[in-house]
Amino acid sequence: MVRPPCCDEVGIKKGPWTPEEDAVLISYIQEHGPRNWRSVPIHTGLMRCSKSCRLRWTNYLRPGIKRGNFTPHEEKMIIHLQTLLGNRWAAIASYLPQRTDNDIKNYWNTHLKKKIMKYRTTIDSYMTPSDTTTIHQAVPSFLHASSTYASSTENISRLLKDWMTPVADSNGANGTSAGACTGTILKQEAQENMTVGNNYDHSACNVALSPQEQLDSLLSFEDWDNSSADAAFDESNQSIESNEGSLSLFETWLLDETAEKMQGRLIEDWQQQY
DNA sequence: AATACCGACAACCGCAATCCT
DNA sequence: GAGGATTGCGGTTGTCGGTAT
Repeated sequence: MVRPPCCDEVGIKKGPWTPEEDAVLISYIQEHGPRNWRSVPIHTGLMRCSKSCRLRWTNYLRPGIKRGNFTPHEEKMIIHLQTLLGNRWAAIASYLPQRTDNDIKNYWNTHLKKKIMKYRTTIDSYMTPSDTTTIHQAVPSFLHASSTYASSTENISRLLKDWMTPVADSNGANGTSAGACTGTILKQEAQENMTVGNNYDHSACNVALSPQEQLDSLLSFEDWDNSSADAAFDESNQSIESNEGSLSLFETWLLDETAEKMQGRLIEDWQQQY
């Protein structure tokens, strides 16, 4: 393994990017496209290593990135996918095309993980040990969320006038593998989880369904659609706001028979499909 | 008002995978 | 096929702003 030489060079700047640096980077990528990162600092004069330039572009400057304000539906998806895939943030992010893996990872670490821990603790206090085991093994589906995540940083991709590409096409257009293979990744992840194995094959990206379609099928969200879920969220919000100490609707849902059926259905669908 | 503490998020680091010559 | 270069990924750390003391 050879590290990019520029990372060790004296004079390489670290820390937060300035708007001026962003503008330079954006301008260069507009002209040359998001590739050959090694040449970026050389040709732009940026005192950043190639890796830093790539990360800055990928996570913040790239067009079509949505930042902050995770919706309840997005939270649901993240939680489901994290349960299915583990900490495979890139794979998870590929199902939320407007979100970056870094953003999702941060959101998970700072919000969702704590939230789940809190709910589990609460559930534990209400349930017998055998009950909680069952619940903990189930997919910890949708959580009430009044997201406090708010970024003060504006998406500088607004600077990219007339260069926006449809989100759905951006992965392929940019030639990155992250989004292109997601269907296969999830499919194989599922297989790996069911059997034994490890490495997935990026070359086998040839699935009929779009990643979103596969996910919808996988999670059977049509039976638990956005409207009902959102309504539940609203109720949950009210419940929590009005009675902080009481059992939230989320917890109720977790313990509910209907939810139990849905969890079973989810697993069955998953097994059937893969 | 000053300081300590904490949470959120941006950025970095190291490794692995993939690409290219 | 080998080896170097490039890119992707996940874990971790650093920084900054808000809040508590």
